[in-house]
Formats: sequence, C-alpha cells, structure tokens
Amino acid sequence: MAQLSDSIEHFIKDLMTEDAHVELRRNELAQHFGCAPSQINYVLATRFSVDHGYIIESRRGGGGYVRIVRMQTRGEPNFLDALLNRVGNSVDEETANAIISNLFERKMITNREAALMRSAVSRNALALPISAKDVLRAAVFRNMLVQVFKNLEEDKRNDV
Amino acid sequence: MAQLSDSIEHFIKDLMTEDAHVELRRNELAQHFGCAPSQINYVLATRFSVDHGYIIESRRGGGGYVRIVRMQTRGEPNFLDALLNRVGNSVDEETANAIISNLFERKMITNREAALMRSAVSRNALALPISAKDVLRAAVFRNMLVQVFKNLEEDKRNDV
DNA sequence: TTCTATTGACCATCTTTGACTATTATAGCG
DNA sequence: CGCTATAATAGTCAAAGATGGTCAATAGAA
Repeated sequence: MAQLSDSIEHFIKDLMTEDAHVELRRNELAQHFGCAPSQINYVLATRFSVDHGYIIESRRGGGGYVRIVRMQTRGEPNFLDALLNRVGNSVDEETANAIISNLFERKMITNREAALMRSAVSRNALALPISAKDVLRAAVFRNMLVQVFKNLEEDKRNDV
Repeated sequence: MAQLSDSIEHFIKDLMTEDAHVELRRNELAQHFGCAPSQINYVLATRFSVDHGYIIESRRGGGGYVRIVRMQTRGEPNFLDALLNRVGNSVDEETANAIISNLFERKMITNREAALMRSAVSRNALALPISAKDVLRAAVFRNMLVQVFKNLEEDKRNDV
C-alpha cells in the first residue's frame, strides 16, 4: 500500500533524476495529491532531511517556493551529517576551527570563506553575556564585517 | 516565477549599469509594469534602501520624478567604520541582509561569502533561547556548515 | 501498543493594491 | 503681478492576497 508520503517522495525524486534540484509550490503539490499542505512538510522532514542528503530552502509570500537540493556526497557519504553530529548542541572554538581547516584542506571552502567562518564562531564574536538575539547577531556580524575587510587587504597584498 | 517586485528591481538595476543614478517617473514605471504606483515605493523601500547602498530623492507635482543614486564608497576609508556604526550593538536580520547585499554588489564579497554571512546571522542560527556560548556557537556553526554544502551545489550547478 | 502518517487550526512572511494625503507647477483671474 | 484653483505628480499606510511553517490532535499501520 503506497502511502501518500511515499508517493510524494517518489514524485519529487522523479523530478530530480535529471537535475540535482527542484523548485516547487507547496500548495500546488498538495493539491496535486489532494492532501493538506503540511503533508508536504512532513515528507520533506522525513525523507529529504540533511541526513538523507538533501537541503531545503523556501520562501513565503507571493511567488513563494520550496527548493530541494540533493547534495553530492564527495568521498564519504553524509559527510555533512557526520559533521553536524560531531558539532551537536555544543562545540568549542578549537573543534570548530579544526573542522573549518579540514573543509579548507578538502578544498570545499576558500581561504576567505574559512576566515569568515572562523570569525563567526570566534570567542570574540560569541562570548558576550547577552540574551537578545539582535544584540548577539550584531556581535557576530561586526566580526564578519571586519573579516571582509581583512580579506580585501589580504587580496590586495597578494595582488589578486 | 519572477515576482513583479523582482522584475522592477532588475529593470531599475539594468538602467543603472552605466550610470550611478537614474531618474524616472513613478507613474510611468507603474504603468509600464501594469501595477499600482505605490508598488514602486515598495520596491524602492525593500531593495534600494540606504543599507542597500542607495539614496532616493524625489519631487512631487508637475515634472515630478524619482531619482535613485548609488552611493559612492570607492576609496572611502571609513566605509568599515560606517558599517560598524550602523550595526552598533543591535541589528535586525533585514538590515544585516541589506548590508550583505550591498557588499556583494560592490564586489567586496563573493556570492558564496554573502551566503555564508547570511547563514551566520540568520534568525534560524541565532534565535535560540540559550546562554552558553558553546551551545550558541554550535547553532551558528551548523548553519554555516549547511551553507558550505549549499555553496558546493551552487558552484556545481554553475559549472565553476 | 507503538511508530508513522495525516490533517487542520493558527502563525509568519512577502507582495500587491487602493484610499487618502502631500507637494509642486501652471493656467486663469482680478 | 499676485493669488487661487486645478492638474500632475509622489508618499503613506493599512488591508487584502499569496505563500510557506509549526505543532498538536487524530488516524492508521505494523
């Protein structure tokens, strides 16, 4: 008995045989299957999660969409999933930096991107005793802005 | 599904590829796109704000106009300072995203870097009611990891 | 029973429109 | 010439429209 969720899953995967990504209208798809729109979310959550090798992006409002991207698992399958598990709910700066370095060595991120990431997770960016998210975000963001400029200087020095 | 607002945004930016400013008739433009004149104001407010690096001047009455000017920051030594001041101790996501877009349009960061930055300051990354910095960092960092993979997909899609 | 699937009520976000308001130029009048 | 009415613009703001998200209750399958 092909469950509704299975049908939707296969429908989406059929759409993705060619391309590694699809974009769809949640409501349209729900209507196509005659189900509640939230059913689509259920399918996405249970069959297209990160540990299944997919990433979901979406946008609300007029012209809204849901985009499903299949990750290419270079090397180990579910590398991202492994990294996310490694990080878990808590990670110290040293570990985070080690992971960033690893990503760079694997040529998955550039030098600049690695620097950006380090700046975002640095002690300096996050060690403030604050609670309001805007305040926290400001701290993270200021650090990233500084890094952008450092990168520009670096590029200039290297005549890029 | 190119939204009206997106079309109008691109239309205006196309007009500005040469010159750093354009002057237009609000009603004419609205008629050209078959929409309400106030739609133009919406686009200006959401895509051409000061944080996006633009200044709007206008005049009503006969011979009225709307002028859009791209702010010059070339050689401006205090651009970083200005941004840091703008951010201050608190900044909302919308403003942060506007600034990131601005940096990208000025070719100061790449598409990938902009995406990384957005992921680091996103609601999703920071809205957790947590206090321990390691926990918070984990949230930020997980988001960035996902972004790295999105970027890889993006590059592959664009055959870079 | 226990795990998975489905639904629906309520929420969040982004866009578009329209009624009402504000400003400016110009034509006509005294 | 100076004033005023009118036309020509643009601005504001709140409501409606268009999507997607979340979560808890319920139903169904194993």
